[in-house]
Amino acid sequence: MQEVQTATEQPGLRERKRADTHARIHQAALALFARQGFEATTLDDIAIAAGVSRRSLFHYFGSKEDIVLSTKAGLGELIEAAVARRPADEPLLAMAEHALTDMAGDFQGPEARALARLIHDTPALKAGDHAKYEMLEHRLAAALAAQKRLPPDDLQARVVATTAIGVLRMATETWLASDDDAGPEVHGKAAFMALRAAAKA
Amino acid sequence: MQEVQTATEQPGLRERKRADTHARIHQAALALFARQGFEATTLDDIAIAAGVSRRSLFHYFGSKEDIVLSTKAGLGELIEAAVARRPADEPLLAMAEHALTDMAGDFQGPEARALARLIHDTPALKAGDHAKYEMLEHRLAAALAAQKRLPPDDLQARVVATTAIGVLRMATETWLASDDDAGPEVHGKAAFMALRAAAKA
DNA sequence: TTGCATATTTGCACGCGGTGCAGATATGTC
DNA sequence: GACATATCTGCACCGCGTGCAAATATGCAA
Repeated sequence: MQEVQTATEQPGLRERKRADTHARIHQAALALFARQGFEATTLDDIAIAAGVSRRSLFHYFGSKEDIVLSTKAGLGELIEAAVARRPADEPLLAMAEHALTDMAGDFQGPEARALARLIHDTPALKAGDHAKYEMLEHRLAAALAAQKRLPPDDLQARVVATTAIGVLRMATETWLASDDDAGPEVHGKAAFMALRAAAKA
Repeated sequence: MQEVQTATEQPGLRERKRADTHARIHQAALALFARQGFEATTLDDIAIAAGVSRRSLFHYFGSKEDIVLSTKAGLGELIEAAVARRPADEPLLAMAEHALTDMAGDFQGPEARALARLIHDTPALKAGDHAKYEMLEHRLAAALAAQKRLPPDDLQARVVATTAIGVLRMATETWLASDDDAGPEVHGKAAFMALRAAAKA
């Protein structure tokens, strides 16, 4: 019952096995999705491939979609951290832009594109993805307001957050459609420039 | 076999019955959703209340969510029409703003609020709603580009469309949260003003 | 009116995702 | 080794959604 221990200790067999199983399910599922598509893959397929019972899948993931979408789970914290690193006197829109471009670099690997394509091509996943973006919007709005010491529901902060996340979504889509090797942040920068130009006119 | 008839003729018994049944299902479903919630209402409940078989529901609506979400179906056309009415020399952002506020007036009644709340409070509906917003984004971007004689994938048009739809979404949310009787367009106007101010800084 | 082509409705069987429950099994601890 | 606890599993069940074929209703022409 003594829980007074540091976070750097050894995880113990239980947690290690749990992490293993989690990863095994995740990996097996993504492989199957990539090969035969999301809808065509049943939970039984995944369970068998991962070596667990179908029932156990729900002890690790809330739903079939969640197996894919949980990959992006840490994004909220990343954005908040990136905002907290910005100087407080920076204008709102620039703050949002720089926080996002800072963060974008951390979140891309060789598999990112395949994952993004899977989500983009699967309506059910796309819908869930949008829900995550909305979460991001709210967290970004709150983070921006906090960093600039504005009230938490400040209208400008919310509008800027909505706009910035919209640009992020758009840049991701453009990046996915393009076949060059440029990262999403390049497209994001261009989009922000276009937005400023449009607002000036 | 002679289909050479005007559009102002009588619909015939078949189409009339079909429209009737469609409306009856829609109405019965919304009543049940309002009373006991979306998830707690089964398709059997709706079928019985509407006096049809469960199987027939799918001849009128693609899915359970669709019964609710199809209410907003005509929005795309409304937006395109509103954009087409704007002067071609109007700046992009103003064009989007005015098109949306023009349209907003047409799309609110006493039930609009209840419907919006149902969607807002039901995760499954909210996800589907976001998908519709994305459709709107693309149609708005294309309409703006066409009206200003830009290429269909023009970056500025897309960014402005994404931003404007984001503002629309935000304004709807604010309107839903507020208890005053002001229409959504008031909140939309304020949001656009805040956006311009933020972009100027 | 009768008869025929076509559209609509219905019932049935089935697959799949998701949940509650209870027993079996594994882990951590004394 | 014994006990408390966390995890895994199988089972039964519900609800949404679909394919199919039979039954029913409508439109139309003779």
